[in-house]
Amino acid sequence: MARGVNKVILIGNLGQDPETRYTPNGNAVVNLNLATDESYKDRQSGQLVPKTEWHRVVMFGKIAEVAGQYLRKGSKVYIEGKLQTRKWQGQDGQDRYTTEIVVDINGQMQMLDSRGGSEGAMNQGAPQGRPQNQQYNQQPPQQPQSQSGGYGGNPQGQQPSGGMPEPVDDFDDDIPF
Amino acid sequence: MARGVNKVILIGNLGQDPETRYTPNGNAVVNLNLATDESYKDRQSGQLVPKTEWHRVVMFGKIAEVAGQYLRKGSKVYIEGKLQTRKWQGQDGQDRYTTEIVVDINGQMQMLDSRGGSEGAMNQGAPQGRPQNQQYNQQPPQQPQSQSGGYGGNPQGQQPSGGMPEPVDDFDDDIPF
Amino acid sequence: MARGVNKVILIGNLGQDPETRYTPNGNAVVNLNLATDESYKDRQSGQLVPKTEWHRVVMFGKIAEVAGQYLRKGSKVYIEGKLQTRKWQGQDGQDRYTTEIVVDINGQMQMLDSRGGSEGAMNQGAPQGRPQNQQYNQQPPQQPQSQSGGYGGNPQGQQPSGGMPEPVDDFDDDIPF
Amino acid sequence: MARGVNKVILIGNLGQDPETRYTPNGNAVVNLNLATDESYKDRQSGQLVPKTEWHRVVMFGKIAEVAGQYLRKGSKVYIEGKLQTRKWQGQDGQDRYTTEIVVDINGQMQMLDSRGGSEGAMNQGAPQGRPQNQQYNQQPPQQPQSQSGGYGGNPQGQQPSGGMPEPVDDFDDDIPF
DNA sequence: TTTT
DNA sequence: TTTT
Repeated sequence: MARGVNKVILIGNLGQDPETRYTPNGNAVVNLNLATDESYKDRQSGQLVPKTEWHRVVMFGKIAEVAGQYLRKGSKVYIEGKLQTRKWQGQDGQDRYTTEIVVDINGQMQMLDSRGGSEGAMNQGAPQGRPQNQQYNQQPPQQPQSQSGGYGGNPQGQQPSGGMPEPVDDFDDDIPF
Repeated sequence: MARGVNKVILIGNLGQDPETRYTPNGNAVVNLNLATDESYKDRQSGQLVPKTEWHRVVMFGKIAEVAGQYLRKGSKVYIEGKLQTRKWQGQDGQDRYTTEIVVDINGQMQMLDSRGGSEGAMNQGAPQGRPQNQQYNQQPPQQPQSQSGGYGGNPQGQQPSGGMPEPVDDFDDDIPF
Repeated sequence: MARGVNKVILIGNLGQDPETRYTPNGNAVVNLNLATDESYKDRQSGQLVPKTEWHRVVMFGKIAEVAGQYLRKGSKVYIEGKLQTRKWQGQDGQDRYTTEIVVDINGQMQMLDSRGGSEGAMNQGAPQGRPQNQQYNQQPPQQPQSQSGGYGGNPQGQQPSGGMPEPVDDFDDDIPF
Repeated sequence: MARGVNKVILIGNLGQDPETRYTPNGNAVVNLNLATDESYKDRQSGQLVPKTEWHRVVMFGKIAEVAGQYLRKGSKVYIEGKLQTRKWQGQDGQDRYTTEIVVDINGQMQMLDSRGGSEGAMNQGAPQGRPQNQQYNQQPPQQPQSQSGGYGGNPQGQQPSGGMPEPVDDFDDDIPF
């Protein structure tokens, strides 16, 4: 139930392999960095300048499992989720904010590669009988942890590494849920 | 032209009156804080807990002018835009990142109030013959400045005030465009 | 599960009160006619001509119940669903096709009236403690019948009445499900 | 300008090569049939049954030119447009209605094939230096004819061929615009 | 950090 | 009529 609409639709490519973690309950949580490209005309040179926007995506549940298994660096993917801004503390004790696209039970994912993302990546462990272009409209099974926040996930590429906690340890040990 | 899809669709209410600024070229730039609500069931209490997500919206061009004129604190609005993350420097010299929904020439806005957002706000200067429920699908006229970044805008409600530059002055004097 | 994306997002007003029916299993099925307006410039006169597009919407499950209870002629509503084209037989034995927006367990609805659609309609049976601006993101409960087709529903406003079967009777008696 | 939202987002495959026509002004008009797949569980057998939904898409302007040039039978494509229902006369003099997804100056298209749609089709005239995965967010140039209706386009696969006018002739000669 |  |  909700009062309002909060929807994000992206088609882009993964900047690196997805990072998979698990909640204490055994639910998968996957972090992606997704690039969407747009070129624009520079006002001075009049030239077409490419511009890349990077998006931090967090997936939960069944979609997360599929994403962790089949997506790789370079994979093209369609994603539907919602915006969520998390607050965290920098080393200096100041608040920081990170906005992510949350893909949970209400979200959607569709792989758009006809032949796998990157051959190299697939050799490093991707399954053989890879289901191409499958889409998962995540339905009944699990309860995403998304509300509890603090699941961690390293917003690399957005925050200076010096100012970020090490979320992996937090994720396994410290986070109170 | 773009390679990828980057789309955000929101329906929510303004947390405060919009802030309007102008570029040196005279183009309007409007900042909004938009709340979308979603309630979820708490795992412990089993109760329905309301959860509000706040979104920073930046509008350009004709849509910005309309938004600045007719939207007020509390107004309900439909917005279609794209995600953009800006980098800025905190007072401590460290990088900060702010993610905004940019509504430019390709975006869309629709006012959803049948009688204006808040009566009080309207008395403070909103025009009488207010066009209700009008939608503006911003088309040909201007070139949004969105690419040049640095137009400022105070991301209040998201960043600690101590760590933010004063964008109003920057906007008028210092920003190099 | 799906391979592909099929998504429709509408904000419009109901042309008349919703029609509610029930499947033999007791699941609600609601038909709406929704108007979305767009004005365009006539090439000859140069004048702004209003243009209304009518959409046939079919809702299932919990969303249908809410829509049937709270929406009325004139109500403004946000709808997210998918396109589906049904084939039916005209009186002349020829095939006809009707395209509908199906709002089922994956869809979404949000009422956008601050004070109900039309006062008159509300007097004709709408409940008092009407939940305003509530949104229902239909989740786990029921299995929509949407696939079995043939639930009927009178696509008035789109098909000439002379060429349409009487779906109400069909709905109660003849449809094999 | 519009009052309301009317948006369709599809990812699917072309059932056949696109059909390109030109208005008397020389503007391209392209018709596509797009398949989106969804599988559902049959209530009786409990089996996963594939279900294909076919969509009639009409494109105008620059997007139409690109689609006509680069899309082929089997191509996977992302499309954003709006719903429009056209009325036409069957041979029996009765009204018929066809719902189409109109992709005009406000729409969007993105090719999602990494290596072209179908090799066979490409041999039949597709250009060599094919720009893969390019997206066109159609902006300033032309005025779509979409409002004047009657541009024709053969809704094959939806209407019985016996009941349809021959739109190609109409398109070139008879349509009054 | 991706993609063409 | 497409796709896996």
